[in-house]
Amino acid sequence: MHDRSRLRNDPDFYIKAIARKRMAAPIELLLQLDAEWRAVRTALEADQAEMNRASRSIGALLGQGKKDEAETAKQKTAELKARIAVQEERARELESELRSLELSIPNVPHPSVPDGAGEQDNVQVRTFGEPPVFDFEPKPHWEIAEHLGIIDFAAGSKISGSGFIIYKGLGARLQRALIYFMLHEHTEKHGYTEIYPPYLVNRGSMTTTGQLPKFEEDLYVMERDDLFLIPTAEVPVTNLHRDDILDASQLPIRYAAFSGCFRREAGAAGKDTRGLLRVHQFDKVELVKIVAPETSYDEMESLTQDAESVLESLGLHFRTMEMCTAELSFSNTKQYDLEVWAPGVGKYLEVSSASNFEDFQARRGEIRYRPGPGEKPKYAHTLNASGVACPRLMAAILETYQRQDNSVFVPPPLQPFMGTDSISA
RNA sequence: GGAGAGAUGGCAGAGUGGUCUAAUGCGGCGGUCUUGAAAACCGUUGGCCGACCUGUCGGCCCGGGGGUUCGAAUCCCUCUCUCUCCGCCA
Repeated sequence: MHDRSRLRNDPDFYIKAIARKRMAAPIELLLQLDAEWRAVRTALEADQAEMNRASRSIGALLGQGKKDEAETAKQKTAELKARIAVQEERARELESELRSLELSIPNVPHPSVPDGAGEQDNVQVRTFGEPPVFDFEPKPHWEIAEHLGIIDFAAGSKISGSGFIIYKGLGARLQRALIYFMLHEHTEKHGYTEIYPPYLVNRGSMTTTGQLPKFEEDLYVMERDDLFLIPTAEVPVTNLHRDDILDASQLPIRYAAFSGCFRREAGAAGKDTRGLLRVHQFDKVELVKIVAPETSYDEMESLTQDAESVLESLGLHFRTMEMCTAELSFSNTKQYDLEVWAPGVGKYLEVSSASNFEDFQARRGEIRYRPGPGEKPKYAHTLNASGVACPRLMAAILETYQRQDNSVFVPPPLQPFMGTDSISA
């Protein structure tokens, strides 16, 4: 959501900036309704002021026992009352239309974001390590995992449907090790506070972070209760401070949260159907920051590095890509994706997406802070990054550390949790 | 799931139809006193929106929404949440 008065004063800025994202927004319509709304408000408030005066004087007359005069005064308010009712009704209609229009307008890209029309225009900002070299043909992770008996794809489909995974034995343990390792890195080394959030959230929470109202078809919905399964811990964690006015001394707030994540992946049918590349339920450690505006782009860099450090510690080759304008999401202004190399499938896999939302989510959720004593509250900036998503990370580990004899080396940071340095059949 | 009670400012807590423009206390902030601090005393104390003569005026906010009334924190309806008891349950 954007600042209404900035939209009024400089609509062209928003129209052009949103066009850079290859999106469109009904800004003229919004401004037209806004102008009508303000006119109605002004007239309404004048009438309300008059009604307040009239009521007070009726009270005074009754206090003096002047019943007849009070009755006469009451009659006179009828017309005013009717006019107020009509204006209130119109104002309510306009407010609800304005609200839904505002919620449907995307955030604007930061000026530093490279212009582009698609994936091919993303910019590589750095890489870590080198693709591993094999003296045999590296296998995709689903072959490795099935051979080792650590993932049962068929059972997942039987129990729930395609895109649901059963991890078994050392596979399940590897999953647990990754979660433990990542949480440990972020809480002990990077100063994040651990949060364990609910998996079901209400409509208001989904609206704050931007999944609603536009992307309901991507979510699993519990209709009876009007609750939604979270697609990422970003949703409950960002909403921790919904409707709060934080003290400046509390900022920056840094949270690390493990959760399951649930995505319908509507519209992605047929894409990346094999193995762990695209699943309906997955585990992830998510990093969320709530910060003062002047620090948010610095915080975004350190946030991205905190996510990168997970991949570095595991010795995986990856690249950090800056998304071009067309590849940004609805809610963010700037985005880095971390793509880890998976030699078996021969592709870079997106395991993390770091975003700055500036005050876009904060406005939707009324997340504010007071810059100093006696100062007016301001909207905070919110950011998040995966730190990182488990299934594709596991795919990259299995494929990177596979050996010709079908065993898989366990990278050193995971060995204490795994109790072994090798997974073999 | 059943029965009951409740939701008021940063916190505690009064207010049951008309100077409520929300008492009082605590806390916070400023000041007086003091070498300094404490105590005492004095003052002060939120959010949102609109209008324009940009400093003032006006409107809204007592859990959310709707209603009754000239007038609602107060009465009615409804939703949400909290607490107590009962039932069920990992």
